[in-house]
Amino acid sequence: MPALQQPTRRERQREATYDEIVRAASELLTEGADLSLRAVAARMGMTAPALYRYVASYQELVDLVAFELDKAATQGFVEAASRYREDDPAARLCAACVAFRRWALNRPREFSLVFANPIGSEGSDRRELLTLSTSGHYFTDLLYQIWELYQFPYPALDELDPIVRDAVLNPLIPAKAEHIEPADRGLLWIYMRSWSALYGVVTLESTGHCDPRVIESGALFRATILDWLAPLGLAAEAPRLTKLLDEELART
Amino acid sequence: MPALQQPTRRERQREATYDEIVRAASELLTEGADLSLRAVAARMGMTAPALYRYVASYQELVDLVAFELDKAATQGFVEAASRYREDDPAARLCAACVAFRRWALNRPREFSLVFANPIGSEGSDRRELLTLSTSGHYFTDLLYQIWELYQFPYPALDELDPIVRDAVLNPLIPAKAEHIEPADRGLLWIYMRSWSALYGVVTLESTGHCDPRVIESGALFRATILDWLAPLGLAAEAPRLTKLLDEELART
DNA sequence: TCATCTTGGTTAACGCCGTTAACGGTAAAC
DNA sequence: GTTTACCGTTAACGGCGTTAACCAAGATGA
Repeated sequence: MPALQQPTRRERQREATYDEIVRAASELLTEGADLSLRAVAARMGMTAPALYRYVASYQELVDLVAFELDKAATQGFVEAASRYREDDPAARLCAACVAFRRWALNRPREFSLVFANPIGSEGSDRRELLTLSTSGHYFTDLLYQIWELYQFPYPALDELDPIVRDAVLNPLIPAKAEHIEPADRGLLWIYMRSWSALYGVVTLESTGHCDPRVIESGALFRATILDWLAPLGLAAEAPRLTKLLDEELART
Repeated sequence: MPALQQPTRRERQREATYDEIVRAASELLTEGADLSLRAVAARMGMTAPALYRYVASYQELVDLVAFELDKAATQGFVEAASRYREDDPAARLCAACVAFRRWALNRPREFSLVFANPIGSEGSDRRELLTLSTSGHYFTDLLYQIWELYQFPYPALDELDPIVRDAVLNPLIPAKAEHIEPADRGLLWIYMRSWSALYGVVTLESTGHCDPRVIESGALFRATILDWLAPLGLAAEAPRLTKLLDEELART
């Protein structure tokens, strides 16, 4: 019995149904309707109880589509970043941040599903995947690349709050950390801090708890990003990255 | 006909009913039940349709209780701040921020109702009150007092993005701004930026999109606040305020 | 004082929702 | 070829927001 079985017919069909569930749910959201088991089922030509063969509850459905929406959105961030050279992670990060913000502003419902959805304590097989959220991984990876290139300072392990030290040594949070040396795990603290800053402005803007004119101008977001250039060792790059950021913000 | 009529009997009764609605809704929330027209009505000994004499829709009920929850929470912030001298607005701000965070962590459902609830475009008579949210007013006021005392720098009007300039000259956002000279309205930009930072960490922590150990340690929140001392002219006060912040965070 | 109108409540009903139970057909497994 | 597991169905329950029709009583004005 080989370690990697080829998926049986049933398994393939089941996987296809999961895909269709996500597709139907995404369509509902983009159409402005709200997400419900019954609506998803109806769109698939099924009855609502049938969905219980695939998800154990409504919340699990939400978690499933949230995970997939995050994955799809991250694909968009990757594309935005890929317009810059592979050896220019700073530019790529700026582009990805702007793409993240644009997504949050254009699809506030999807954004809040993924990022404002209160996190449950535990969950199903699929739910666990959420702790390794795609976008989280991508942003940590970009940050790591920037560090490799610019060698910005980060706290040593013994400078960290002991609890935080545990957290960076054995992270629960979405972060691509396995390949970071334990001694370098202070980097994750920088990641958490910058992620918190990015998450903050974008959530503020996406939920509209902010003067609409300020959102439209992008000034708050811009200022927040610019403030983070120096801590990431990008002070010397500031003029170039500012220009780049403004161009990215100006894109339709 | 005098400008200020004393309220008629009916008006008083109506106002009392509004209070009872808010009270019933708050009770439901603190009990962990979720907010619904029917549940609120039942708790008041009424039937659901009767509530439509007071709010036009479920969303309006939510907005109403959100406004009152914000008001009540702000009362808590004021109390936390009032343990420090009136001529020490920096200490008061620190205490208020910690109180704000504590409230967000202890009552995540209420917090998300007030601060993660997507803002509607327009609304009813009562809804308009939301643009002058109590907590927003209180925090701007504290910031203004700090400025009066420490005279930290703020951008001149012509340094601001023109759109932002409009926004600070004629603010839509909760802020106690009428008493701030137009030339000094750059202060509001500082307010927006620091509010964004505070809102960011606290929302991140309250929704749980963060390693639970980091939340428990308070390190992310602490670091965010400390970063904002310098821009507010409080660099010289940093040791004192750091100590104060740690004491406040340590309070049960 | 009596007729009128407004206010604040009722009951009944509609169409959604998540969820459960009982059942059946069909494809895989032995 | 029989058995079993999977995947769908229908029926039903209780709860939700919301509307319509109705009614009692308090305020209003001739």
